[in-house]
Amino acid sequence: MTKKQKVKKIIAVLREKFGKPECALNYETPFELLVAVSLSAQCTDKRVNIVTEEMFRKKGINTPKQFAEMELEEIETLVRSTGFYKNKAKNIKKTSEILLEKYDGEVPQEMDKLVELAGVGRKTANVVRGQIWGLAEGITVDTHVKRLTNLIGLIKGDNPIIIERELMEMVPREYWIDISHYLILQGRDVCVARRPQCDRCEINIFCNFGRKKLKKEGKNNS
DNA sequence: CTCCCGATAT
DNA sequence: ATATCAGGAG
Repeated sequence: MTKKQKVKKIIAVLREKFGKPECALNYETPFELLVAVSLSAQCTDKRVNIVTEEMFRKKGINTPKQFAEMELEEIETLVRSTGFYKNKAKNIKKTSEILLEKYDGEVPQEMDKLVELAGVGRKTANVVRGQIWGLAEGITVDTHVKRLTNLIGLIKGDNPIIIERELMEMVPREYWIDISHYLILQGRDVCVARRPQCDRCEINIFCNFGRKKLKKEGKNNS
């Protein structure tokens, strides 16, 4: 079976399991999503949602103007529990200033404009573009996508740019947005980093790691 | 490549 | 104690 064929089968199974996937981060505006994704670096979605709930909803701080006018230390306190809080606070403030100066406080759609914002890379830009406007110039590659594609045997290596390019070769374009959701959901539910639950994994027959592990444990699944 | 860094599961 | 969590910049 070619990798393209394998990908199609994996997508079919995961689509059946998860349906139309939704964003795990809570937001009400493009700017809120941009901030939420920025905060999600090396942090769980759950923790990000706790922080953004407090910041956006309870305190009502959710616009570029507000963040641009705030003291850096104040933003640091708000986002502290997500980790990397000094970088994240600085980036949110800087990005807010850029949005006000260049884009009238709105989040631009173009990839090249998004990645020029502070602390916004291809991954964050892909999430925002896909989630807000349904645009898929590329495929979101995060820690889960990286881990699962390597375990399954679709990808070798951990360079996110290369992973994205190779995935774009084997994933049909209409699934460029959903494939990341599927792999992330499966990655959090079943194929967790510490101890992948291969014996109850719906796609273990397509997975190099899963097949090997189950064979070793004498659980023949062929 | 290193650094940023708190919360949580194991 | 340690690995891991929707990464990005220098």
